[in-house]
Amino acid sequence: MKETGQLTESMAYIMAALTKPRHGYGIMNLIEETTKGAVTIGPASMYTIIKKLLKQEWIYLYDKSDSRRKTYMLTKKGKKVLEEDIKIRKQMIELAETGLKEDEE
Amino acid sequence: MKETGQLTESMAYIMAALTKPRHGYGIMNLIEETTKGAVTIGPASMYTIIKKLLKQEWIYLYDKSDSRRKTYMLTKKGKKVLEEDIKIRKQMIELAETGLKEDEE
DNA sequence: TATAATGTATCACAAAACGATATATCTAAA
DNA sequence: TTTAGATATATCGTTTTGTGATACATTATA
Repeated sequence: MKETGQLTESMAYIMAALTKPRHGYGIMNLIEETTKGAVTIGPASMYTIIKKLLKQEWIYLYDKSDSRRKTYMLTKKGKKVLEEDIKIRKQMIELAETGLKEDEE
Repeated sequence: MKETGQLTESMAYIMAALTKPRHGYGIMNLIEETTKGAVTIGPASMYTIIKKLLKQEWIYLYDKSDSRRKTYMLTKKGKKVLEEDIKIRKQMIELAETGLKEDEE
């Protein structure tokens, strides 16, 4: 699938989590919790994607003072990209729900 | 990313379109239109994924009477899978929107 | 002081998506 | 009436993305 906005699904999940400062491990847990275990992103995906998001300047290193935890957060640019992406995702959901609802009648 | 529901993003888009009977080419156009060109699924992805969805019995061949067009539609099983998937996607959107909104304040 | 949980990181492989291309049919108009 | 563009399905080979396995260091707890 090609999205002019460029966000893959995993990227979108991670960026959704990074509307607040969080660290990799925390994001993994957050996603698992909020989806009740339906979606999991393992460490390999997590840190690979964080690297990509940093390169794109959609997130930045928010705090590294902790010896273990590196917290990240969305940049302004990243916020815009995420907002655009969500618009598209909502359209898709609307398409599905309209079809599913009409079917019940 | 691992989803117990198994739906990739492209699968979800195509299944969303197949809440009504449609054929491959039509789905491609529909997705492009509903996302105003932000998302495009080309023929390679389209027919590869249709094959997979048939194999999973999430869609079925609805009508092949037309010499050119093969129309497909969601099976009951497919409908359930899509519904579950949408629930998860909504949670993700909520997570993002909550974070983005709080930030504006 | 072990051992479980927390936390980051990478490598090698598998899965998914896609560009390019092929082929056929239908439609409109030159 | 033929030809060019739009419609429609299909696959091959490659690229991109995601992940299982693994490693390793730190912190908490039992």
